[in-house]
Amino acid sequence: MSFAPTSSTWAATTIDALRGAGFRTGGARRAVIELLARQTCCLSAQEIWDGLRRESRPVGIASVYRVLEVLADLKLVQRLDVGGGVARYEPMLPSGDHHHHLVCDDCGKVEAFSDEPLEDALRDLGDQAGYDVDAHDVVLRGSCGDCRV
Amino acid sequence: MSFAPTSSTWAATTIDALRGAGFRTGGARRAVIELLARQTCCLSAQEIWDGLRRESRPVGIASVYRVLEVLADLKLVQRLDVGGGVARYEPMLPSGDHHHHLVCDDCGKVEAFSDEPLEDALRDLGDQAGYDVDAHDVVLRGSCGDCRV
DNA sequence: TGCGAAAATGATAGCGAGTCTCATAACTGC
DNA sequence: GCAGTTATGAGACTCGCTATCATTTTCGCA
Repeated sequence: MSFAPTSSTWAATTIDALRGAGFRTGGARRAVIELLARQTCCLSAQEIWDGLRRESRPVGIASVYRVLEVLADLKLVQRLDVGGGVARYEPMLPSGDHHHHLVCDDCGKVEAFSDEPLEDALRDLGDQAGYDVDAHDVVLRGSCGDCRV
Repeated sequence: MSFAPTSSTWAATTIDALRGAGFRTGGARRAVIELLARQTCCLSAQEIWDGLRRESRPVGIASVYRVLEVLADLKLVQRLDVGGGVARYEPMLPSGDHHHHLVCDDCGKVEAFSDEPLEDALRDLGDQAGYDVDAHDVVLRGSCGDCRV
């Protein structure tokens, strides 16, 4: 169980990828990307909006969603649902490394984990089913060590 | 890859479990349970509401959500997110058998699959992380055979 | 460096899933 | 049957997210 936190190069890579795809780079886009680059796990759009506002870099909520949509389409961020009707987003590293999530139903905490055998099993399954799988989410729910006491 | 469809005994078991937990059995509750029992894969609350309406068994949308909430709390149905901001529900069989989902991002189709090695891997992971896991969702996204042509 | 076309941004209205409230209807034990 | 309690349904409401559109910003090009 391990996960290398997002390096600061992700921001640069992402902005390059956007320009390569013909997008211009406005302030909102850069602000969202730079905030995401500093995170180690998933954030909701609201959390991103709050974070930017707290750093005195206010951005329209619509822009936050737009940036996230573009980034998700280009597979530069992963969008995932951990329940509660709120989508969460996190950087996708160019290395292809990624992780999945443990969600505590009691306190709402979200933790990351990664596991290579699990990835292998998932890859095989997609092939087997005739699907061209380009993303997979694994969410384990339960009570974390703290809440179970 | 296999999945035994929900048997009609699930409805009876579920109603018994509700009564055992001190709930009464009104018409809406029974209608939702009986409709769910006939499904082989997950349904959204709206689809359940539409289905009941189509069988001339109209039920308030609030009741549908209430029934689903109670059933999910008692672990008689599994609630899962396959994206799109809509929760889906499906019966949890007493045998403990369950399955996961392949979602086609193009046509929205949802298919079920199950895989024992995957279950083992997930069980091990939960233990390893110190979590008391009581549910897990695995969602593979991509293009299905039909859409990829 | 300055211009203009085209894209990005932000405020706000709109949409839809899901929840809350409360008066009414139905169930259950007696 | 009756009374007490629970379930139900209509509709108002919340909130995450999207669509719209006027304004601002970016960037190729002279």
